[in-house]
Amino acid sequence: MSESSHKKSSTSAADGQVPKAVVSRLSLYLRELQRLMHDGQETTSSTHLGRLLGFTDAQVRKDLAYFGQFGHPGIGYRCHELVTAIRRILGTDRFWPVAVIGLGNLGRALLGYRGFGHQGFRIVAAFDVDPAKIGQELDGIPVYALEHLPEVVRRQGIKLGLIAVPAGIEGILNFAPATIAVPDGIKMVGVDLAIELEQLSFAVVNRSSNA
Amino acid sequence: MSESSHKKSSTSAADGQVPKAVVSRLSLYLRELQRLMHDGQETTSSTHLGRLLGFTDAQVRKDLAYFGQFGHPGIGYRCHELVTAIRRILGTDRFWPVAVIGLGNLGRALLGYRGFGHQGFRIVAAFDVDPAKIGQELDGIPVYALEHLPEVVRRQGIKLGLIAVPAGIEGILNFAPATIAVPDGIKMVGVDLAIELEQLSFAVVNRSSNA
DNA sequence: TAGATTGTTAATCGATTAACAATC
DNA sequence: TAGATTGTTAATCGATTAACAATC
Repeated sequence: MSESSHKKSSTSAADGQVPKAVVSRLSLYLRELQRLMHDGQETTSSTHLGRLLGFTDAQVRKDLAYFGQFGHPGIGYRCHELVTAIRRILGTDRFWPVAVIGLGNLGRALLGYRGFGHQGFRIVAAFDVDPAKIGQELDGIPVYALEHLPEVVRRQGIKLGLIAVPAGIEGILNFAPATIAVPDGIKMVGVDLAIELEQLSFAVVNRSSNA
Repeated sequence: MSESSHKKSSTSAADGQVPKAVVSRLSLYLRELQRLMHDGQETTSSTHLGRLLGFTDAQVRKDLAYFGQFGHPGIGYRCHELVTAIRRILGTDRFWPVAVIGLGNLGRALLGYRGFGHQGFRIVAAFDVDPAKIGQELDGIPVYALEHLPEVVRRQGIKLGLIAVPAGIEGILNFAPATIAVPDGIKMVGVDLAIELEQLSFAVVNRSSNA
């Protein structure tokens, strides 16, 4: 709804309203494509990608169609091309500086995790109220006094935060571990922090639409 | 489809196929009801409950109707009654002994969290390969050698596990923090460990249906 | 009784899938 | 060219909502 010169691929904001479910599948496509690339695969198809994730080929194509045209009839999708496109859509084509607030067990555990750095997120600052921690570096990440949060956040352009303070009415601050492997006969429910952050990144980038 | 004497409330397995979305809303109803009870509320209605969670009254009633009849026309739902019913449905009317596998930062953080004990889960055993940890107690929880896992799991009747080993192709083992509070103008994506465990508990209890 | 609220059936809405012309 | 595969429109399926008789 506002295309002009450059073809019809509006890799941007998704001009309508994109269902949440579609956005979360985007993260799954991205993972799978990265895995395929890692295995040396140059191209894939909606059928292949769908089969890997348990979706129909039609759904894969439909999902992607919300954002533009990324495929090549008769050929399929070039992995690298599609990865680039999806990262742009999710907003992870840039690096997101992330702040961790609270350095209990939970917060420290998060600092230790660099894994999701591969997906475009980097923890650049941590905040706590404990004077013993303030001014230190933990896992190479500077710890600031909580009251400096606004200032540091502004200065470093931080847009995403991981609140790791054990608080809340229920007294629960919750963490859900997940494995990618599928152990046999065992029910598994899990969450992938990078996926959550991607959803968040998308939501922030498209803030107008989702209020 | 196998009712006999005791009325029509089949608080059990959900005789058909219950949509995943319904089960996850059940967890939300439960939280809200517990909060209401905590505030001294004796009863509530589908309209009230729905409004608190942003659902329609019809949806609340429909969701509950999957499992039986818990309301009282003209009156609404008695909080305590409905809490009991939902816990039974989710399988958290009993205590679930839980094992944590892997005692890195992540695993240790999980041991520290007793919050979800209120929801019917208790971490009773931890496993690691580090000889320095094996045989110790961390946060009151005994640490066993990984190779004793099958034995301990059997002996203690453990059915749920939190795999907190930093592994997997992506090198990511993922944790997602969540707060219950809704900070202003900020996008938030989060997960509640107790909710995840409830979903898992439901899945295990109704294993036949969800394969 | 009148007012409130349930459980449930029918109507609506949205998301998934099937089918196919267009393209490489 | 023949085979493969896209993007997209139409058909199907499922989930949400509206409406209402039954009940307290």
